[in-house]
Amino acid sequence: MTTPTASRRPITVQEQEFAERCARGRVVVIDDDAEILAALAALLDLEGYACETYGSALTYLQVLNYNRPYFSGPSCVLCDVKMPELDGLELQSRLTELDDAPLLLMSGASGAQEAASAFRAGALDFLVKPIDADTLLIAVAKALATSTARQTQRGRQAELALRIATLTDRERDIARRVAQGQTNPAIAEQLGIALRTVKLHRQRALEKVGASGTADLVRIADEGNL
Amino acid sequence: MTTPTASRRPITVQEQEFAERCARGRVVVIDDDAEILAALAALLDLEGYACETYGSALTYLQVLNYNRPYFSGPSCVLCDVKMPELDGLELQSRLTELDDAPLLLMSGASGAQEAASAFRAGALDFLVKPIDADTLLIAVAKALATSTARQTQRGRQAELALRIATLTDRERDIARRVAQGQTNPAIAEQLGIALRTVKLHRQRALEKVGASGTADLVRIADEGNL
DNA sequence: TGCGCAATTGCCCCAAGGGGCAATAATTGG
DNA sequence: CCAATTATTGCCCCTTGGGGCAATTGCGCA
Repeated sequence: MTTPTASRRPITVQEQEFAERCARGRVVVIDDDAEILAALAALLDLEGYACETYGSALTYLQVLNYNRPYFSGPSCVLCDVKMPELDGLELQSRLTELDDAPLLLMSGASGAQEAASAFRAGALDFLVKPIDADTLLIAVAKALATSTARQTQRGRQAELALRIATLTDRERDIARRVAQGQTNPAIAEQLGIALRTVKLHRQRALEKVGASGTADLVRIADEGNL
Repeated sequence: MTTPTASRRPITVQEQEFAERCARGRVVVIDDDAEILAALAALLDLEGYACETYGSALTYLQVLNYNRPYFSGPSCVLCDVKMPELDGLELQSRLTELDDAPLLLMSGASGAQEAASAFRAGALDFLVKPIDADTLLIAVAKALATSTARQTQRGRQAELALRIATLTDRERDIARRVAQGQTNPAIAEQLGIALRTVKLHRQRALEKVGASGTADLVRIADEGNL
């Protein structure tokens, strides 16, 4: 751990505001039309969101690949469907792998088929240009809410997975059986080991996963795919 | 219980086939165009689904109101959006109350806006006329799968709710606390009652909800909103 | 080859869970 | 007012769960 030699200056007003925007939500806007891009960004900025703009989906994906330690707050992607290299649907699938940001697709005067495809592909909403400001903001708000929900969910999953990973095979096995409702003596018999041993592993497992009791363990086992 | 005096005849071939179709899935088709209605019904029949047709959404809703003990197998509704009295979106909301059948909306050459609205309103898919047979069948299959999933979920919920309903207030209260991981002595102290009493209620609660042990109770409590 | 970790086990002790038996209140629908 | 239901409690007994202490094995890794 090398501490940066310089810079322990006070936090600037700009940084303060930026932080607040990030907490409110980040919106990634992708459109090959610079004007639209600017207009959308302006609107979103005005609403207090942190806004990033890209001229093509590819550009964004590249940035995503480098910048892996992704954004910690809620975020969503607002993207035009008819892109040259990579269309919205393609982006959706790639996005699912890299980030779990909800996708809002938009398009100028397109048919119902396109919209339906977008939804089938997992887009959260489909906005038709010219986009009404209110409609956009509602959609964005919903997308960010979805993002928050996903992150919460994933966060819990990940946390539990981490804890469970610290268990030894034996401990995991016994924890599973306990969560299934088996008693210590029963487990001991099934595994052909001493009761005392089962107790030991059970105890260790409980403290390793941070369960305060058996009830807790059951929930952790269920939620954490033990 | 009055047993029907007559009819204990063998099951006919027609009934046999009908039963099979029902098990495969029921599709309710609603469209004001009789030709389309017939065509869709023919296709669905051919695929082995049990198919009902209605000329308007209102008609179907009326039938639904009378025929409350609804269909037991998977089912979905395939409905045209531009109806005179009741449009697809309206139907969606009413449908949610009465039945939990997934809704597939269809429309002739409409815009992306309509499709987007349909999805926002909770439609499972949006099909554009003329409808491709494969597309239709895929959508129907997906809808029926969704229906099955919902029914399974609701079924379990309902079953647990029934069991929980048999608990007395005291038993429910204590069951809740047990599910939270509190020990009998702790509960006894908090409620200001004797340990023996807590044990008794706990025991009763366990057998009433059909839990084989504490682990089971925790799951039942979580899934059944105890 | 010695150390650290994981798995095991025996002994002992105490707290908590599960239940049988019997009895007392309190509430409530007939 | 009687009977059924629900709530309570005391006593006693046995099984489980939770842990301290100490000792023994194997097994990779430095």
